[in-house]
Amino acid sequence: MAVSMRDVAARAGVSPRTVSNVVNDAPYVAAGTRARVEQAMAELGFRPNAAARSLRRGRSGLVALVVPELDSPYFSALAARLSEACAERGWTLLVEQSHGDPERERRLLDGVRDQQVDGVFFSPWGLSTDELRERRDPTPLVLLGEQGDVSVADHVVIDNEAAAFEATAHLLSTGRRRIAAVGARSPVGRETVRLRRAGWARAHAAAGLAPDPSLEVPVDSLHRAAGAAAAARLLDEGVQADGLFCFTDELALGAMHALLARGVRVPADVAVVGFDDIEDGRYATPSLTTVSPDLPALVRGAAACLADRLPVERGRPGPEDGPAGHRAVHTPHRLVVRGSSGGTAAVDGARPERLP
Amino acid sequence: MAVSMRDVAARAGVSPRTVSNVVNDAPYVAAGTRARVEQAMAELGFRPNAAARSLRRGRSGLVALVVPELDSPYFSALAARLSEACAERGWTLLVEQSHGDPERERRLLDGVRDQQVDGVFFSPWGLSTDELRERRDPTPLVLLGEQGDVSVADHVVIDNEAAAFEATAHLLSTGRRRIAAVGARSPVGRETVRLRRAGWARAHAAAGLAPDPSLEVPVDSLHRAAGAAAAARLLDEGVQADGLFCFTDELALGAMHALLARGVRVPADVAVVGFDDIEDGRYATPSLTTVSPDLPALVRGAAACLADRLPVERGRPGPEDGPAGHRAVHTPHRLVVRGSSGGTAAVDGARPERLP
DNA sequence: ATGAAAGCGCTAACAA
DNA sequence: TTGTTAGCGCTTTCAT
Repeated sequence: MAVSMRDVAARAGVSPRTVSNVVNDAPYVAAGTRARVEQAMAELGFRPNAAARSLRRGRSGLVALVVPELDSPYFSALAARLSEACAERGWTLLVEQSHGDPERERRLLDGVRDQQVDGVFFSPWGLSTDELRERRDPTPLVLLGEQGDVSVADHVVIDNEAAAFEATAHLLSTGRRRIAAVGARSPVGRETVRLRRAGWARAHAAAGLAPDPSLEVPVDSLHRAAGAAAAARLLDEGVQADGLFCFTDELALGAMHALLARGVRVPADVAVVGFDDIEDGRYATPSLTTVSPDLPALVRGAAACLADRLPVERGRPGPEDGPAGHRAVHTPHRLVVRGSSGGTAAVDGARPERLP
Repeated sequence: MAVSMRDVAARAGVSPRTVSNVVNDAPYVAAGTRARVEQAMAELGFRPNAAARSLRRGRSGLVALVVPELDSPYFSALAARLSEACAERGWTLLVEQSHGDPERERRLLDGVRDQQVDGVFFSPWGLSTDELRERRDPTPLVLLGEQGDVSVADHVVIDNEAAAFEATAHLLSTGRRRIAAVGARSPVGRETVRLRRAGWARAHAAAGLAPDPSLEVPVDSLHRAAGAAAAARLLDEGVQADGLFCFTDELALGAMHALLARGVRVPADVAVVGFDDIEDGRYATPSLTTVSPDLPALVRGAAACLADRLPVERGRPGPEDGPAGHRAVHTPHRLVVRGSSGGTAAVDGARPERLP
């Protein structure tokens, strides 16, 4: 077995209690004692056993992130930022992929690593709000990106409906009149898709227009391949469209690729708008107009929510001390107009592309 | 406190020992007993405490992945696949970002979450082979992507030098004669960059050419922005180049964006080749020629290495039972020729783009 | 096939 | 300021 506190204590001629005090730098340790203990630790190569500590404290310092997928530029950007935020707070991040599968989401929702995890960030794609409500696991939960409902859990969201409205309104304002909603039907991302479709529809209504039902384009996934397939299908079926509002940037990039490959000019013939502001969109040619969620704010909000639910470090008011009701944090978004919808083709540098 | 095995035992009228047997489905439990215990567990909502189990077993089921960054298409694809591989083996994956910072890499190298982690997958960017060798932490380690040295640790690699040779030779074979090495100097990715530069140089030598030193293009990072800046600089400085071998796809996509924005035609004026085969490259216009590492094989190899170092599930020969020396697994790569170097512009579908 | 009991390494009440 | 001690919840040896 590895060196334990007892070994260190023996070597330094103190009790385990004192070693513990040194390790957790408690205020009242005599300088000389501390020095001796630290030397003993160094000599023996002591590493505190995290499992024992977790067991004793009832808290592991582990936090989980559940996302549909870890590849996919949006979720990987989210994971990267969240990982940093957790590191700053001394939490270790553990990652699980749900693939938007309701069954897998359900399983992860009540019990990632059983009680080994102090809190969970969850980005649902398969479960409805009602299904989320049925969760039994008492581990603090923060929902990411979903409109949600305050009765379910803390959540940090952008206003998907409003953002979709703006994106569509932008296309309408450039004179487009047949704007397809690419992703309006999808096997994954239920709530998100529902809200973005609603925004698309409302923008039409606000302009006194009623979009052709054939412009609600179904997709198999929210990835590039699905976007390419959708665009190809539109062309093959002869559906007239002068604008595409794609529910993710990945769909948009796939669609744009298919259009360009068939000789359709973007934005001259068809304008394209995406959603998420992933980095590829900035460097695509033409560069992609998109809805940019404020990811730093989202991550900050999420971490703050969780921090409030966690027991305080020293002087523990217990895990029951968080805000009484659930909290809803709304984060801003903005429409970034680039070349694919007729704007400038330059790279937009207003927000840092990667972590600072 | 949560329900413990003792509570379950009391309710089922058995001893904790029996509950443990049921939970770990040991062979010798009478059907009736098992049923009673399972009912008691269900009624009480029992969840085994992972911290206690880890402490007792001396094994947590936790495995760490250390990568430079989690956004970045290559590493997020790696993380996604590794996450699946771990899930299949019953391991939980925990992720840390090093940003290629040597200090941070060193710290993570000896001790992610102290003894709470059973093994570490490590993708070094800042540390040299020699520095890796100095590690003290006994936790099993698997290096990813580095050429490495068998004396350091198990590692799973592709032949970076050979791949770079092929990429460059491909450009030479299309008649290009001034091929810039974008990324030949970089503050991160030491070993990788060194090897890719060597392959680029050797391809020239093999063709009886000596590349102009001004074609070794330095970068600040391996991201798109750096690629765009590098390409812009080449144009500004009037360095003649008819081909770019970019050390990552991200660099290549950034460079291509900058070239196209300045009216330089790809591949007519300048051919571009990248490295990594990230998904964006397939959907770029023109689509990107690149070196495609066999990621599934790499991940499979890495997981297998670690599995061999871990104590066996039942009947524990202890952690000291792995292969005596360190293992080096070599994984294949192939050059995928697409539009950016004059090949076809179609999407290459030979390998699944995402997880199956 | 099951029970009794020890102990993994640490923290925190209680004492001194 | 430091020592003593109990115990977190589980697995496992020994006993039956």
